[in-house]
Amino acid sequence: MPELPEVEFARRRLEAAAAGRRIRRVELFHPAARRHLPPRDQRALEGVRITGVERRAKIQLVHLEDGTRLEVHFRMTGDWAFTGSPEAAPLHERIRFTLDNGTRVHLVDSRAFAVVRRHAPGTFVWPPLGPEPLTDDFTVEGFHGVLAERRAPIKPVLLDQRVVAGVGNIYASEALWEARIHPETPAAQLTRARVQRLRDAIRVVLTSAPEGRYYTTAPDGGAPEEHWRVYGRSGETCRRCASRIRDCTQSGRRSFFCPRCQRR
DNA sequence: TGTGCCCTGGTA
DNA sequence: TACCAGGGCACA
Repeated sequence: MPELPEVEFARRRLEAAAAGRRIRRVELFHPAARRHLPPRDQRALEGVRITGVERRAKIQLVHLEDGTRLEVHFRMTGDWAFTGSPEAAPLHERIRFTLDNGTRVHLVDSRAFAVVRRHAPGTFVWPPLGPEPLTDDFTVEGFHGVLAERRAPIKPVLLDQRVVAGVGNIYASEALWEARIHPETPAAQLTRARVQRLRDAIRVVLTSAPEGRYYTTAPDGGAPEEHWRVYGRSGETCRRCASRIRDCTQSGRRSFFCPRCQRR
């Protein structure tokens, strides 16, 4: 599942391939794609030059020369693939942008949850988003202040993009393990010291995330799933204290934690 | 605050 | 064959 590091990686690849290029043709291959990008919007994109690609949280925003913005959210399984015209299209292709140099940019998305939407010039507004976790805007004071107003358990609060932008289900569990905080701890009950630990832990797990598509490689060269400390490891031993990792469901999402070294 | 929905590949 | 996973949103 693409989270912030993967989306940033995707943004850089898209910008490298498409900035300065004109969109020659847009093709849609799935009804879900047509729902968000109706034929009129599809046609309006053709012939327009891409000037750059921006990112906030897990949203990529493609800037077009005429002021149009193309909003892209990969959701669960989306990603970019790039080919030249004689090559076969990738599996699960949902949208294809053919550029004026012949490069084909494919939105591949096995579950077809990804959203690509056109915004006419001057109409795009960012949704309410918290600070980017890897910037100086993500301060302990600000984070502590926001959490102090939330009585809900910390794990689902971390998934709220208004609290901190770009943390998803995997890294929320990973960061709480790193910070030794139980996922069911009410957010408002966290002391400043624990909030600081959590902020630092979010930065650690995001910066040590395996870079690439769908975690095809882990930083240590091992299988990608071996990179996670708790995510998906129910029943296995905690790497810190050797207790059994447990899981629970919070707001419909799986959480993984060590019942011994993650305290409420 | 919780639930269901959108989807489909992978697994039990 | 049934069920699960998950981001974000609508809805109760």
